[in-house]
This record gives sequence, C-alpha cells and structure tokens, in this order.
Amino acid sequence: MSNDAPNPPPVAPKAAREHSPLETLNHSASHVMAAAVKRLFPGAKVTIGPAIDNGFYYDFDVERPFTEEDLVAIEAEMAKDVKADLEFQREEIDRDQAVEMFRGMGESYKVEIIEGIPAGTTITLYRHGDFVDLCRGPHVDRTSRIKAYKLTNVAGAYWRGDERRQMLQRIYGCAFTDKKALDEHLRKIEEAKKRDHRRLGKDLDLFSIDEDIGGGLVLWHPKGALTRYLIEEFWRREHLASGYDLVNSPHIARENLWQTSGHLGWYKENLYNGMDVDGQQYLVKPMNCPFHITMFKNRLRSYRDLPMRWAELGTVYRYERSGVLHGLLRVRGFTQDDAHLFITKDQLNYEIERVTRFCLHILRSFGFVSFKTYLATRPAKFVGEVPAWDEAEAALKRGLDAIGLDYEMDVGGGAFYGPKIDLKLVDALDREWQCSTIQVDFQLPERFQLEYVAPDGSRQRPIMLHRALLGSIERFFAVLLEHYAGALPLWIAPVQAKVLTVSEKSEEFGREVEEQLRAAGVRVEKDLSSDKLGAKIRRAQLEKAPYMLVIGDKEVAARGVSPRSRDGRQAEMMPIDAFVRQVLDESHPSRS
RNA sequence: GCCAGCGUAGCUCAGUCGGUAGAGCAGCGGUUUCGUAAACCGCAGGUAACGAGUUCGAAUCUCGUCGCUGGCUCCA
Repeated sequence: MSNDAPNPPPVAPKAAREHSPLETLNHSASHVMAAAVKRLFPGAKVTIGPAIDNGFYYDFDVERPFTEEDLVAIEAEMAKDVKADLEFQREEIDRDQAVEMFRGMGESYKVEIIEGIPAGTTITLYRHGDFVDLCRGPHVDRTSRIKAYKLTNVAGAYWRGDERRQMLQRIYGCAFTDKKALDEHLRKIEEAKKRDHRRLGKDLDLFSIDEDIGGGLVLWHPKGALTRYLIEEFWRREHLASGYDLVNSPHIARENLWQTSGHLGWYKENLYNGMDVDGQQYLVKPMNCPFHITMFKNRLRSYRDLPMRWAELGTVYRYERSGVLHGLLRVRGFTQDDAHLFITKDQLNYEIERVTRFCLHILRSFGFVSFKTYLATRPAKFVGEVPAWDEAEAALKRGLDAIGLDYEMDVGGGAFYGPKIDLKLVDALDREWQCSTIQVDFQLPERFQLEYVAPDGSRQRPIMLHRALLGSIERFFAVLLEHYAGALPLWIAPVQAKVLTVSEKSEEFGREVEEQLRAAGVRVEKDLSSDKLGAKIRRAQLEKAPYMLVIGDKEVAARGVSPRSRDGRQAEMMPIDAFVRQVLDESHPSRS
C-alpha cells in the first residue's frame, strides 16, 4: 500500500481573498437590480445584495412575493440604468448621518445594519442615478459595464439567515461582461442539469425514492446496488489493508445509551420517535459511535491495544426537515463509511496524519484529483476545556502540514465536541462536495468514562477520532454520478460490456460470448433483440456501457469480438480471452 | 419547517375561453434479420397526486392535505 508515501499537494495554494473583476461586476449588477426594484415596487425595502459564486442576489422586504413576470419586468427596468451609463459614485458619510439618512428613507433594514457598526466609523455609500446604497464596494465605474445579465430565480430567505425573523424575497441573477460569457454560463447550468444524479439515477435505473416508502429513503435498484457493492468491497479491502478492523452494530438501541451519549439532548431534533420493546424505549440510531464505544468498554483495554481502528459501513437514520431532502445528497436514511479510532494522546499527531493520507488515497482511487480542505475550529457553543481544544486543533494542523495539504480555516465551524478537518471533493464541473470529515472528540470518552491501562498501571482516558471518508455511500454515489456524468469507471460500472448481435444468425455465438465473459468475471449483458445494430448501440451508449461487443458474421467466423468503447473508439477484432484480459486489466481503481 | 413554483400514461411533455384526455419514447404482440447513436405495423396503458368546494359541467377556478423542485435554515 502506498498510504504512507508522501503525496503532492492536490491543489495550488489559494491567493488571499479579494474581489475578482467578475465579483465586482456582479455586485454592481445587484445594485442596478435593487434600483430597478425600488422603481417598480416603491414599497420594497432593501436589505443586502452581495455577489456570490456564480452571480449575485438581493433580498427585499416586499408586500407580496415576486413572480416570474416580475423578474422579466425588473430585468427590463435594469436595462434602462445600463443604457443610461450611470456612474457609480463612492461617498463617505458619518455613521450617525447614515442612520439618519436611511431612517428618513424608511430603509429600516439598512438602519439595523448600520446600527450594528461601531459609532464614529465612517460609512461608505455607493450611488448610481437616484439609487443610493450602504455598501463597502468596490463597484465598476459605470453601469454600462454590465453588458449581459439575467435574473434566474426568486426564493424566500430569512433576514440575517434567522428563521425566526422576517421572510424576505431574494432574487438571484448573474452578470457578465459580454453575452458570450452569459451564454456559456447558462450552457454550464444545462450541462449540470444533464449530470444531475437524480436524472441519471432514473435514466440508468440505479435507484429510486418512492413516496410510498417515504421521502429521503432510498431504493437501490440492481445496477445501483451492484456499484454500491463494488465500492463497499473496495472500501473493506482497503481498510483491512490499512490497519482497521471491521465491526458491525445493530440499528436500534435502548434509550439509555442515547442518554449517556448525549444525543437525546443535543441531537434530539434529528432523532426519530422511539419504539417500545418490552416496556423499554428503543431508538433508531442516528450515529454509530455509541455502539463502537460500548464495544470498547466490553473489556479492560491496555495501552498495548491502542490505537484501535474500528470501521463500519453503518446505516443511520436522521430526521431531516422535509424542505432539505435532495436526491441522494440529503436523505433520511444513509450508510456512513464510519470509523472510530481509540488512541492515546501521544498517538494523536500520527493518527491524524495517517487517516488523512488514507482518506486522500481512497478518494483518489475513485478518480478525484482535486480537493478543498478546511480546518474547522472551536465554535461558540462547545464542550470541554479550551486548552484541550487548542491542542487538538494544533494536532489537526500538524497533520495537514505534514502532508503538505493546503487548507483554509473555518473558524468556529467545528463540531461542539471537537475540531475537525473537512475535505471537500472538487468535481469535473469544479463544484465542491462535502464528503470526508475527520473529527477529534474529547466528549464521548468522557461521557462513557472510557479507560485504558497505561504502562504505569494507571487508568487513562483515550481520545477518539471519528472519521468518514466517503461521507455516506448515498452522497458519495451521487457525487460519483455527477462527476462522471453517469459514465462510471470500468471497475465500478455495473455493466462492463454489452454483447450486441447484428442479427439472429449471430445469436448463438452472442450467448456464448456472454457466458464466457461472465464466467471470467466480467460484468456483462446481452442485447439479442430484433432491433437494428444502430438502435442497440444507441441504447448501450445511453446506458453508458464501457464496452460494446458487436457480434456479426465476421465475429462468428473468427470466434472473436470487436470492442467498441463508449467514447466511440473501435478496436480491432480480438479473441474473447484477449478481451477478458483487457477488461480485467483495466478494471481497477485509479492509482494513487 | 419557512417562501415561491409545480404535480396529466412507466418516462418526456401537449391540451385554446371551464365542455368530459392526447403525442413521442418505453412496455406488450406481430412483421423484419439488418454492421456502429432510433426499422415497420398493431395493442394496451390515465379515479388528471389526494380530498373537499364553486359550477349544468372542473385537468382547467377556490380551499385543504400529500409529494416534488428552487431557495432559506440545517447537514454525511
């Protein structure tokens, strides 16, 4: 295994955060939009309107929600400002004056924002035409810079992201310096739609979510289940080879356990109602850790036993609010590729580095090459002692540094029980996906009074690391589908080769080829229908079969196969066993 | 959960002003036996998500419920 070999940094170091020209343009476009909205809806109150990853938005407090027609009208109204080529003027103003001014305008949200800024601070305003907005800037110099833009959708959003506060109406849009760039952006959105794992799941017959089963509960169809099996087999093999032990735990446990673990307190909103078993309350598990911990406590542990690395593909159930469910990416029942490491304090550094390397190895095996790493630190609400937190954060930092992984700080983003490393995958469309997480936990060893016997005979408390590499099989599968647009790598493709007969005359040999391939361990299907070859190819192509084996008179005569790959490449005719060798040879994880 | 939009055949979608449901693909049966992205003919398939209301009459208008989609909040 190459787990411990140093790996090159997967991503280039990121420059300090600053405003890109496109961000500035988008931000300016949001001002132009706000101006248009104020003209069309004089009663609307403005709030905030930043540039975001792929565009901008602006939140308004309005009498009634915007409609699609409103968006068209607002877009047209914006054109007036763009055409008028207005200048963006920066102004500085005293804080108290600013409060006065916005109060006079009836812009109560702006007043609230400014009142949150310390007294005596100079406030900057940006003005174009008659519209003035509290804003740090920067902006483009003139409205005519906004050559191409589109308002894409409207959505509700809470003021300051707080669901107890006013629901505002958010309009999303995007702006570009020319029409071509806008069209390119819209094309990308179309491309993303084609890759949507929900679409692919249906088209490729991989999985479904049925309302009769329940939202967020996944049915894995034969082909999806086969790929899942292949992923899991690989995962188990790699874990065993990497010093993990595999464990298994049940789906429910007595309420007591969740009382001790603390889930009944701080995780209550995600728990399903319990069930009565012989007068005892049982709960469906939302996490696997208490089971592994209980296993740890099953006997007295020695420092010689540590580190213990226990891994389980553990299926958990968590209540998620109906509005957040999304295909396989956000579900209510899912299988975590979980593991818990019980270690001594001295082992913390090494184990963090080791598990991070292992994580990269696993992810790279699936063909991901680009990652974004975040070090999430102590949140406002936390348990434990500050020195212990600092120590754990330092250990995580050292682990990342030792590997040479570039990372960003996610200040206050840690779990309440410990800091963590979040590793996000960057996919073929440059989107980030949260899958892997490596967390230090001081809390549970404490709550469960975990102990091991140290060399001096004293009882010591171990530290726990929680980690999931793929995150959940469901989410990871979705990311794989979107990354590969459904064309899964050969080693996890549910069907590796499809036998396509040209006519009935080649049917017998077609069956023979299928049987031979299957017997040799190739995942194969046949299409003996009376359709013409073109139709069979088309079907196999849409099914994203890696190899198509056309069987016609020539192949029958030569007792060979002519593989066509899904990228359209046509190989020379070869004997069946040569093709088998080729498939088996190519069917492996990406080298990492 | 909240805001908005949507829900018509397995899938993708039409359906005028409220007048009693339609296409393509898929499925099934037949014909065809064909060489690299869709052969032809036929058949079947719908309590219009569900429930109530308005109306002589509802896929169409109204209300409620459920579900989905895009966001918000939360997150593997």
